[in-house]
Amino acid sequence: MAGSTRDRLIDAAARTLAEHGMAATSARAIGSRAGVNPALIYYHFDSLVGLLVETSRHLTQQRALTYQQRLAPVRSLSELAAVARGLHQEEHASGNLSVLAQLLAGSRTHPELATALNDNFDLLANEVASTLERLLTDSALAGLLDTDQVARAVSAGFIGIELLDTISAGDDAALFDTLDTITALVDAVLDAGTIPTALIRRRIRTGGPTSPQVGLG
Amino acid sequence: MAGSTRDRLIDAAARTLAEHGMAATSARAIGSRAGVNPALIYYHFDSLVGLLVETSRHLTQQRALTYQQRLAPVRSLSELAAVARGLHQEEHASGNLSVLAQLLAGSRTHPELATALNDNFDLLANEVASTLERLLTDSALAGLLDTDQVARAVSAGFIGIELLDTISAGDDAALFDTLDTITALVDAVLDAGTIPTALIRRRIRTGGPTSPQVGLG
DNA sequence: GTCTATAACTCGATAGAC
DNA sequence: GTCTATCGAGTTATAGAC
Repeated sequence: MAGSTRDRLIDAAARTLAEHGMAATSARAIGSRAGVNPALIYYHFDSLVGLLVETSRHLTQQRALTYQQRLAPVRSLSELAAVARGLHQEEHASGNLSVLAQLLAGSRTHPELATALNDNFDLLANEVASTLERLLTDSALAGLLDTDQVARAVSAGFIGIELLDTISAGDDAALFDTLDTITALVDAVLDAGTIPTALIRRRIRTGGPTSPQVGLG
Repeated sequence: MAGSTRDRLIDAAARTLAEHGMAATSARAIGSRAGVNPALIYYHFDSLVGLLVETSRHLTQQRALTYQQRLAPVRSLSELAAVARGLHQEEHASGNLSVLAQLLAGSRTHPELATALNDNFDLLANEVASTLERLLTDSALAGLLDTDQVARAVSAGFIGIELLDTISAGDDAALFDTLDTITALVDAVLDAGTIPTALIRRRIRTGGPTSPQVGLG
């Protein structure tokens, strides 16, 4: 509750976005939740969208350091999956992930949000990408995977999961259990050193789906 | 342009959602785009949200058959990835994916949207899940992966990618190339029959990240 | 089924007092 | 830096003519 009016407005904006969504995040709703006159939004941030941009920036910078510290000690994909699961849980519980999802959706209506979100998102995704790059160096997968894109795909997954959680709440545990299984599998295969990388590279070069092949049976 | 007024409204709602987002999808905007009086929304659908619910239902049922037909001949994970990539491309280009993302975001503000979206989403996700189930039967991964959750994760990824595309448009090709690499890798490993499933099952039982182990180097 | 007109309300944003 | 008061435009939704 404490803090400057400016901080209270940012906090109220985030809470309103997370709980009631973009459409319900009006100047009046934010001011009411902050216990502050809505007109102060325009004094401190020029516009309502300006407040939302600052909200995104504030949350991102607040989290970037946490990401760095958590990812630094990671030494395997399984560990990375465990850390990612923990981070997701925090971002979900705190509402940060919902805020991001709502702002992303709103950026289609308010294009000035898009550029700000893009910078902020990269800040966090790059932490994941560099961690992946470090883990895969000297492994059989080195150079085979575009770590930036993997990080992007994982981040996209988190955002999508958050939105799906809106309509069918709760069973994210089963989903993350499955993701843990997958990463444990990849780890095990990497440890065993049995990846036929030459075969994979050949398939990738040919582009299309697998050549004449009998399937998985 | 043709079709009944009802159909024109549904089409106009979808287009407006995809291009301008939830916040800009007002009765006036939809009516204007449909070339129809906005009051007709309330005659045909009772409310604006009612129109959005019908829009979701219409798009989903229209696509369910396509999914079934495309997924039926799939015989490997690589093929599945290729089909998924094609379906994603269609849903993105047609705007269906953007519509889904916007409705999901809007369902936080309009809870009555959530239940409708939940049913519709399951319809498509179940197609993917049953395909996965079929592919993995008799493979080394049978029973190890929760195919419902994998389908859910992949669907979530698509939705997230769509939202990220709003703020940094365009480079989805690199992302899907990376996903193709991953599936090719999994296929190759499955074909080689070198998955140490016993090891994986043991790790999963213990729960935590990998036991004493030197990492990937 | 489709239209006009409008009620009742909320929106973002500003002017100006303090 | 914070407030009140308000403008002008937009919103959903309805009543009633045709």
